[in-house]
Amino acid sequence: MGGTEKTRQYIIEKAAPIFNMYGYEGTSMSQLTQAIKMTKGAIYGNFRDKDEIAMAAFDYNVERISKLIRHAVHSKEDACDRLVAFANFYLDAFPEISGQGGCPILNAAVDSDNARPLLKEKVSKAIGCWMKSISGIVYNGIKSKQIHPNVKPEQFASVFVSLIEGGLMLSKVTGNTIHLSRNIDHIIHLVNTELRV
Amino acid sequence: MGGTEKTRQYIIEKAAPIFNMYGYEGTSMSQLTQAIKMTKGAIYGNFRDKDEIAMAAFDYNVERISKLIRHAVHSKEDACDRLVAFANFYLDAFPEISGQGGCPILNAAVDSDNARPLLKEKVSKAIGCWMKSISGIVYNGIKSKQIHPNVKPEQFASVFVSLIEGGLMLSKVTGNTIHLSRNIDHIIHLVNTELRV
DNA sequence: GACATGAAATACCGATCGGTATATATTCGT
DNA sequence: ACGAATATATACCGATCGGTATTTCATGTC
Repeated sequence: MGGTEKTRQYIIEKAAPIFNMYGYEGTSMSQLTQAIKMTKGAIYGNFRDKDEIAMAAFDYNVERISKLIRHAVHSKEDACDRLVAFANFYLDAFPEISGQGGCPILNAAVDSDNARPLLKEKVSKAIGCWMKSISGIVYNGIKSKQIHPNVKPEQFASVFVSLIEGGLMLSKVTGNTIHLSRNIDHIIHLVNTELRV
Repeated sequence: MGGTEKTRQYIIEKAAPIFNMYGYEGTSMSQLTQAIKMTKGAIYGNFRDKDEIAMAAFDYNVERISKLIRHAVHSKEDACDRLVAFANFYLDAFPEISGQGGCPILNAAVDSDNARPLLKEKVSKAIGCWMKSISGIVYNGIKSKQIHPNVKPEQFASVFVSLIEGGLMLSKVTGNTIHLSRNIDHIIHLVNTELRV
């Protein structure tokens, strides 16, 4: 396992969209060599096996989106504004997310099931982290009296995440952003009628 | 393409859960021969290629769930009761759906993307059909004065389908039914507070 | 009971799969 | 500038992939 950290990162960067587009089984090493522009020998000098690349690619894909979200969310102060910014981010980012194969969490969730327990565990953790960031905003909003105290943060987080994932999937497969758009409208409606004090 | 219709149906029946669990690329012909208990020669005597089996398997999986839903929904008369029964069906059916690899529509949506346009088209049609059955119930409810006339049927359908698909995915990958349960609670809440007159 | 018909089983195809042993560049300390 | 170490490329491995040509078997007819 030689390899500079730089080349490892380069390989991950190039492999990540391929895995996200074609899935684990649907991505072959020869496909990767083409995208990475390195030979198999070189790649296997930096990674133990295909699995290790796929795992690193998943982490990379998740972290990439997470960074963009953090940026969008941290531009707002109010808890409700943050939730709305969080939701709107996906509408803005839809073309790029869709073009890169869809939401990596949803893809990996479906891809990993029934065959890839290690990736499944990673997905489960990533979802937990995502849900926590939503429910955390709600908790803080309640504490700072911006959100009604009887709102259940985890309940809201489940609904929020599902509307985003479901909307992304529906819009991607039908080629029509209307579904995602409707779901985000619903989230904003919820924020304004049931969360905001 | 010899083969009785009976054996074709038998093959589809056995292949359907395999494709749903492992995906198109993740399912090999040798895996299928084991599940079907027939040799490759026999299977290829009944189907042109792997694709044709996968397509038929998708149709079978969708039709199978659709039948169960129709039964659950038609047991109710009132539009709002029908929507609640529709949602609750997924909670009841979760163990079985999860055990057979998850929702076939979601799986195929992720699986087909970026590589299988014919299946993608089938998925898009199935989603359209599903959405129509939801919005149709809402339309009828409005006409029969059981649902507020200002409710937007398509908007509700997008939210409904996304909450179900998202909830199924979250609950399957985390191994915790709470997410699906919360989403269905939200649907019921919506029906009772915003739809029912 | 010989024979035609069609379905299932056997045996095999070239291609590609993930992975590795070895050879060749390249980099770097001295 | 030279040798050691490390990174990449080449060439190859057995296994498995989807698919097919051929053989065997079952069935119903006369």
